[in-house]
Amino acid sequence: MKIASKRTVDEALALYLARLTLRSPLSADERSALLALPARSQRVGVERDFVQPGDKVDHACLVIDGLVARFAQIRDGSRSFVALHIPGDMADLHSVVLPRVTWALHALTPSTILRVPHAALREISERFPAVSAAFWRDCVVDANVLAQWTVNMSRKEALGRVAHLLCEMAERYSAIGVGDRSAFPLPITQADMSDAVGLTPVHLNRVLKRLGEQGLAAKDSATVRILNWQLLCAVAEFEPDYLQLSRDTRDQTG
Amino acid sequence: MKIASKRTVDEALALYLARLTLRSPLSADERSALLALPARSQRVGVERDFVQPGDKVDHACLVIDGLVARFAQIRDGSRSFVALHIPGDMADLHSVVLPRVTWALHALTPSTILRVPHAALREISERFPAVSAAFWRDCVVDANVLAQWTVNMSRKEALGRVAHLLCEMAERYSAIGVGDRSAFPLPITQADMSDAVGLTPVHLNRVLKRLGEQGLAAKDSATVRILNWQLLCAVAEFEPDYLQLSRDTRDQTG
DNA sequence: CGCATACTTGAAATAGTTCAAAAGACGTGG
DNA sequence: CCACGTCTTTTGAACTATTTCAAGTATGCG
Repeated sequence: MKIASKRTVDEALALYLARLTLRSPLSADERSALLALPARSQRVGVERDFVQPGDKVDHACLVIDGLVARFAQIRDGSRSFVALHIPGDMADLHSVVLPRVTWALHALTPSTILRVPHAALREISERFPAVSAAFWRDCVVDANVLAQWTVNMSRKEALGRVAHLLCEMAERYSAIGVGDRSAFPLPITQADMSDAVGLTPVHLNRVLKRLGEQGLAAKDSATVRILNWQLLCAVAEFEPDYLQLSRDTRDQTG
Repeated sequence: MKIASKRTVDEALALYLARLTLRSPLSADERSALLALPARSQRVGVERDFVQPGDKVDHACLVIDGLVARFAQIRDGSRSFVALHIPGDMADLHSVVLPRVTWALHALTPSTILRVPHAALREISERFPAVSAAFWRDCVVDANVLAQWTVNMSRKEALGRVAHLLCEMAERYSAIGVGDRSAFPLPITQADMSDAVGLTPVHLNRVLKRLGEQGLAAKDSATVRILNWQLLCAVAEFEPDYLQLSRDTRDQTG
């Protein structure tokens, strides 16, 4: 594990603070306490599981760079992704209140993560109830996404499922200022992507082809281009409210 | 809305306190503050949606009696359940930090719920960080269940999915002292149950028949009898850790 | 007893899987 | 900068799980 320069850590924490304040108003004190969190950054090689099911972890992983999947494994060896994490996401904030984890974290590309000790996160949440609420709220949004994935898996056919994932990632990348609704990075192989939508790689390939043919979206190895946002959303039945990214849907407090 | 007798409310809050302390140790002060929460109980008729998507709610719903589903609706009218709530579950504790909800709460049987004002829940979490952490932790366990459902939907065939739901409900009912691993109540129609496993009612019917024929489990209108727990768990690939119900899996704090 | 709701069964249709193999991309070392 | 091996994407064809449609039987309630 390499100790990151102070500057890198500062930038990463600022990124995370931006994420939190998008959904939760925080005072100057609270903000500076968050920026003062102890943390060390770590590079993770591609295809590496850096948290394993059954581990008892003592830190949370903030994704700074790259693409990370949270997944569970089935007996037959097949995997099911339950979340995709992009820079700015605290991939396992849950572990602060439930340190024994039941899933794995896996780097889909070479990634940089910032390890933030649970002790510090617990200390800051006890000191500042608003920070505690902000953490809790972000976990709830993560669960919203999960609920949406469950809906997609259970009641949508392949085309809609894939379209929905593209819409979701477009919005999430857009919210961190990377790409927009016409193009965004998604450095993921079709094999990995198939684990995120619950399809076989073969079928996902055919579905992606169909999305292209119908003028909806096109994906190459690292990028998604959206050809018709309106239509793609319609096919996906995408309703972005659940992501809690836009100002108009955010009224949390009574 | 009928005002419940003080006694009913007290019992309901005691039920909820038992649930919370199963996962989170709380001091005497914290416990008595929880028992003193203001609340009013309400009867909900069968098939009634008592929270609608888009609602901005100002209270959380504790299920006291009955069976409640949280679900999202697809354009074509089909529904997808994202949670099943039994007595003792705070069905929408999430709404405390995200009052604008994106799903519905639906009574599958005539149910009794206890409405607990957000204001009181926020006040108690600010006063007692441990209570805040307990709420947060319970939301995370709810998300664990959701993640498991996503895995079931995406990578398990029908028999395993249904078997898994039966295992999960057996454990959860057992944890509140209702039924055990050989029999427990599940007053749900096959049509409703099919929305919980992402199958058509017709196919669910055939799968249930097969579970009976293979000597795994049998369901009638109100009850599930488990014929072979070991085998059912094997078919389901059921690993109960994610439910955080048994003492040995609970080590939350660093 | 009769009506409505829930469950059961059958047969045809289809979305998605599986297996197998070919074609394309990509980095590495010569 | 080309050749080679590896990994990823693409395509085909047979197969299977699940859906759909449609009709029948049980069940429970007033």
